[in-house]
Amino acid sequence: PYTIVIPPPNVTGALHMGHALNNTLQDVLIRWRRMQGYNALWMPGTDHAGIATQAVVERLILQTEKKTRHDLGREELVKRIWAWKDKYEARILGQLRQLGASCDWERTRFTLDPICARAVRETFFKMFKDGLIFRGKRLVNWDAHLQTSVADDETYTEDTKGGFWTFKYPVKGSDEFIRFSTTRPETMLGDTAVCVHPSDERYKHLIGKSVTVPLVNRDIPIIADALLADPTLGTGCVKVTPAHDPNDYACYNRNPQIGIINILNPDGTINDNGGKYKGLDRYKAREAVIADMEALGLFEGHEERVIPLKYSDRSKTPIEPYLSDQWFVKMGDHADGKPGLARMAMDAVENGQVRFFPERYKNSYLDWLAEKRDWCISRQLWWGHRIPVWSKTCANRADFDALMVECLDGWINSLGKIVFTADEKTLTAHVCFLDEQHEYMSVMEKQGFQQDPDVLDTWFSSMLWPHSTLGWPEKTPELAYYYPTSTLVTSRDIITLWVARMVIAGLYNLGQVPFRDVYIHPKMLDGFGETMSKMKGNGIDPVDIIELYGADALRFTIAQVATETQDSRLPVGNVCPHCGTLVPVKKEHMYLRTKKIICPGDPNAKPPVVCGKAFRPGGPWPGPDPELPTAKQGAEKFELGRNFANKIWNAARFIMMNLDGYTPQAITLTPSPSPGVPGEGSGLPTEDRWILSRLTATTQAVTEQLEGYRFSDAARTLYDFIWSEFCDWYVEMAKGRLKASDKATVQRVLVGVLDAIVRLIHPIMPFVSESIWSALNEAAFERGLPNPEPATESVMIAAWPEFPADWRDPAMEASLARMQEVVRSVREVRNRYNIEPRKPLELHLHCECPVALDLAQLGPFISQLAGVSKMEAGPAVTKPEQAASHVTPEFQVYVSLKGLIDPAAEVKRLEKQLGEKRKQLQGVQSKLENANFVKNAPPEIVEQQKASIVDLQKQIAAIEGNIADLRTE
RNA sequence: GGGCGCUUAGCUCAGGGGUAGAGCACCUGGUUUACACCCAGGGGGUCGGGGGUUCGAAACCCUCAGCGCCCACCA
Repeated sequence: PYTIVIPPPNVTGALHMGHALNNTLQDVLIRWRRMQGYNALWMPGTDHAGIATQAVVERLILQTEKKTRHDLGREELVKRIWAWKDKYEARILGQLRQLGASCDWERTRFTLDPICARAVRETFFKMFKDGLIFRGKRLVNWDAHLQTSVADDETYTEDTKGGFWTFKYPVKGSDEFIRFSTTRPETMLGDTAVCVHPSDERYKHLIGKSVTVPLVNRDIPIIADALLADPTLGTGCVKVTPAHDPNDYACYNRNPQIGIINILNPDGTINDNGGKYKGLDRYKAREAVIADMEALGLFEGHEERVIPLKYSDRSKTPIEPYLSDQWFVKMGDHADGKPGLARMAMDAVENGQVRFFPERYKNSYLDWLAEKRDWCISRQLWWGHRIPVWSKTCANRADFDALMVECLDGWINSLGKIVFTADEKTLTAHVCFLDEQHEYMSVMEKQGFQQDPDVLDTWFSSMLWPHSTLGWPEKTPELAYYYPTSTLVTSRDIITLWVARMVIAGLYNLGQVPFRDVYIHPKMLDGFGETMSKMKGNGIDPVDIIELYGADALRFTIAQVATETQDSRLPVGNVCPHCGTLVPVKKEHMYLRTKKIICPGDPNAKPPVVCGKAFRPGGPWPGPDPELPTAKQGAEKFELGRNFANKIWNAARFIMMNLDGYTPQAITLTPSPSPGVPGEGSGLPTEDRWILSRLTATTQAVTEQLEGYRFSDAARTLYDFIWSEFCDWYVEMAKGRLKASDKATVQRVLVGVLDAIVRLIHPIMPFVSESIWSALNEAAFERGLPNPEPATESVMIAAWPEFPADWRDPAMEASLARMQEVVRSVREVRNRYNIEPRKPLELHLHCECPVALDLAQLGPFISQLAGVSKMEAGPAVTKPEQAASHVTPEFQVYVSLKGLIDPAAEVKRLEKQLGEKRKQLQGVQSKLENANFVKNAPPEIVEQQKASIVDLQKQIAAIEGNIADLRTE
């Protein structure tokens, strides 16, 4: 088995470029492994994304109907969100198909569907039973707008203009005051202490005394706490508001005697504890508090300050640290020292059961888990898995004791799959069911129990994804076969939120890690290095790209930019709907600041494009504009992929046009016994053995690169082989042979190599490869290297290529390289002197190297590709009159240019070249004169330098000879 | 403040102790059937600055600067 579970996209909206990247790479892996013969499963699905989805739908309802969720009620809102989910899930799955994702579609799951719900319930129950889930009063990030707690990761910090006020409290039983500063004066209402550093001489005498908070007329102690108070900051004295500040809360835990007072209502107004400020919004209360303190003469000063303020990512409103009752999962180790959830997950990575690619990302994973912070899992939302706990709070101790007896001795013990906890402090009983059976409910309700109104954090269901989708807790055959999964492909920002928690859940529920490899891919940024987002208008819709350039182009370009170290910048442009010109997006266009762009046309196009028409740039517009057509957003970079797909298609077309009389036959070649000598029994000419050698090398490289998740390298290897070797050289050489007597052989090799290319490119470019494959099935049904076989119906199920290692043939590769040198030399000369391509040239070759150019085999190709009429080769340097030389190491190419050039100009050019060569020679010579170099450098490097002296001297002699000849002329 | 990454051609990026690479853009020439989304050729770089290790550094080490991301903190 080879298994990947998709990181389920949120049903909040359409797929973006990040999804395209993420899913393309997964599809490459799945298609490749499938071809390798693995039983490959790619599990698709979507995520209900609690807060995000509910917020989107609530916003929509508010906009269109002017109603809040409270107007609709829980049931109706959830119904509306389901409708939204159905719409966007279909859209997302459709987009994945457009992208070419080869998921097992019939297995599609949703994190809120019954199968996943069952797993959530089972896990929650198990954790509840094991004492890993507990009720706690904790400071949470409170979003007063959405009236929910949000996780740390759902907040962001932004520098905001704020104030910094200094006040003083009168010390009781003394005429002293103690001064302190705050950015949130309203929290004074909840102060329960004033804190100084224990060694701060200014305040030492005050420790143990108390001060009066005048606004609420409450006496609070002056305490010493070295962790909270920093004598070097501000006045050195801090007010302590445990219920509304994380540090103060920590201080309270160290000094519980000071007490804790919550002053806020869930909607952000002041509650009963705020005395006369009750009911005021927190910001109104702030002003009132400042004014009152000033009236009391306790105001000391104010300055404007830019302060980092925490915001809710969902509502974009400031977070209030807020004390509330929440459910938590315990992450730390057990009381008896046994490893807890976090420790288990750390071990799995430290001992290599789970490996990160690139490896450095395991640091973020381990660092985060090492903190072992308890995980707040309750969310004050309606969209999600409802917390399966029923609670009852008793009015007094007697009732509570009675309930305990009743529950423990009575009905509750008779119901098997129930866990029961009692909270002595709050006189509350909590009951958790495993099965949601109706009879339990009515019993519970009769007893006055009520289900918790909250839902679980989205990640609670996401963490089960690798096994819940396979049917856990049922012992399904799929689960047994496909779990643990093979590779998780995801982005680095959810290593902690998701990856770590999946490892935890996998180990906890099944005792096995959820995946072996975690591949972390780079991010796509816009042309300014900023993350793409719909709101900024700098993002690209993958569907636009598919329509403009094609899905294969999108996929190839994605693979090509998926490097190990770097995020990838993608300069974005608007494609003018009138003329197709790509107009670059500028920074000032972002955030919908520009509603209309006049197309400047493209003066560099051939022929130049004049446009001047207006359009609306692409972006998150609410609807179409009746006045202006909206541009699609594109990026030049995708042309690379599009051009490559076309190149492959055209090469395939050419080959298939020339398959008349094709007959399949096995290709055999025995390796050459020594360089330059053909292998015994091998009827294949040099160029065929060369391309097969290159194909073998390419196949080996691509396989290794995919094994190491080096997608960019794999894409590059394929691009270079297909374009620069197969198309530029082999196909060109084949053209003559297709008309000659060895047509049958060249057809077989062409078809065989094309067949391999189509297989190799298929994981990255499924569409063009499938098209060529089926066309090839018409033209050459039996094919393949080395032994032709009837082709599979689809390339998707064809075997991944693998060729004998001894097909690698360095001798053939060297010979071809030499031939290419000659051809390039002649072409260069032609271009330099502007000699028309069909004008035949005379060629004189001088070669001293042991691996000679196999002229008998490759000579005709030199003539064909370089337009050479007469060729001489030999050890003696011929010095033709009026010849330009092209000199490569060990090899010199002379082209007879009699009557074709201006001797004076040529002398000038050659003299310049001569100067450069002499300088080079000098450099090498001085290097060799350096005793340290000769002593310390590896011998082969010294030899290389010596050889290059000989070579340079030869070149210089040749150039000098040429100059002399030209002068005589 | 802690951690990670990046800085190489006009742009986007590979590479990596021994003569600097690709695609796009640019320049020159080319359209007698695979491909102008093309072919052939060319110009263009003190590899962010400064130190060090080395016979030799773009690469390894230190340091500085700039950019980006993650985590923590800021009465």
